[in-house]
Amino acid sequence: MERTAPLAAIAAALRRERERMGISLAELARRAGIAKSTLSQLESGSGNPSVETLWAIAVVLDVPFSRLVDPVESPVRVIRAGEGLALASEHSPFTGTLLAACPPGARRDLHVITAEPGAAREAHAHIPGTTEHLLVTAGRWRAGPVGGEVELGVGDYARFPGDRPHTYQAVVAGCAAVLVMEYV
Amino acid sequence: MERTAPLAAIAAALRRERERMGISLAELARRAGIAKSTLSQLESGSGNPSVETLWAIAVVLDVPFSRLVDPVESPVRVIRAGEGLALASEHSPFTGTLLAACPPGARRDLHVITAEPGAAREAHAHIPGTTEHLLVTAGRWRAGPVGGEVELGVGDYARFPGDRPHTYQAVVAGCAAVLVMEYV
DNA sequence: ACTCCCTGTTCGGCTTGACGAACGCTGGCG
DNA sequence: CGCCAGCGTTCGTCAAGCCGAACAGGGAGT
Repeated sequence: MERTAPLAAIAAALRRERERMGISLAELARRAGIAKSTLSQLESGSGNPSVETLWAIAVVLDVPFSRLVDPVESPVRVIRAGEGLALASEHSPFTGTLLAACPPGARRDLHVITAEPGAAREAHAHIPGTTEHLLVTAGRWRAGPVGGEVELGVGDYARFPGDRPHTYQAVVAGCAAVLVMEYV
Repeated sequence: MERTAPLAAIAAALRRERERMGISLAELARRAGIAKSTLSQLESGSGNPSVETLWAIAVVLDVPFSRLVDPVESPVRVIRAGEGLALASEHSPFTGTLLAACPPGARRDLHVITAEPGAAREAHAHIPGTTEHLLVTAGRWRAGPVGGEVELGVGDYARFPGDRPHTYQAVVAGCAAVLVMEYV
């Protein structure tokens, strides 16, 4: 259990999450309905925010409360040999395939996305170190980094860097996919 | 997403955790180094505590901060296809739905699994803190913790604790799903 | 150059939370 | 019964958080 001073952790988390969203301090304060002076003091580590204040910020940042208060501990994890990964079906009609093991310290947010044919969605580059995973659940997609797009059918999986410009495009109607955003 | 007023949740969590520990309000206030009047107002729901105050209480109660602020969500969470707040982008035919934000320090391994009707796959409990996310891509599944299984169709999403016995079962032929194993 | 807008930071004020001291209450014990 | 100890609540007082304004710095456009 981490029992360090929470104020510094909050300050760091606040700035980290805000920059992840790519908005300014003033903009975040505006959306959260708090004075930017308050937010400035919080990010500078001086200050002892109230729950309401933090909550308003968490809502705008669209992160659970705990991500702001619980410090990100660098997880030193040990996976013993033979653990888990090769999930072959023993004596049941199951198969398991590991697509991508999670690198240490990474965060993966799960989304489902849908799209209809039309203009491609141009996603600008996210923060460095971002990786995107796409697993198509319906339709056909054409996605990937600009210049290196691939076409994917149902069940296909692709991963590509998210810190460079990339696109998503529906080839047929009714496209859906699981999108995993991985941050370092 | 839980976006309810946090004060009531905090009030309830405080009282719950305190009674779990079996100490009185005055005793908790004494150990935490805060005035019992403050604690009284907090447990009554009136008040907007500062982080330092809550932190002191959390330390004494020996619970992570998030347990006080994040309301206890039902262990099995289901988001049906099309449900959830979809963030539609303005001028493109895209929607994105955040299924589960990644808690700090967690690792998420991505799998695809397939199954055919037959005996349910009985998965024994994984290490404590494990959470499983399931998003059905084909067929119909019946999965979840033993005694709390839910039936899921294409596009449905469910999360449930993986550190308790749970099952996966294919209801129809040709079942497939994305399985995300989340470790703390 | 100037202007405009936005960034993030420092100041007075006003509101509000935290404190300590009372309060009423209950239960144990002589 | 009286007495005391502990409980949880409700008051005033003081400090601290929050706010708004005013501040300096940085680009972009004229």
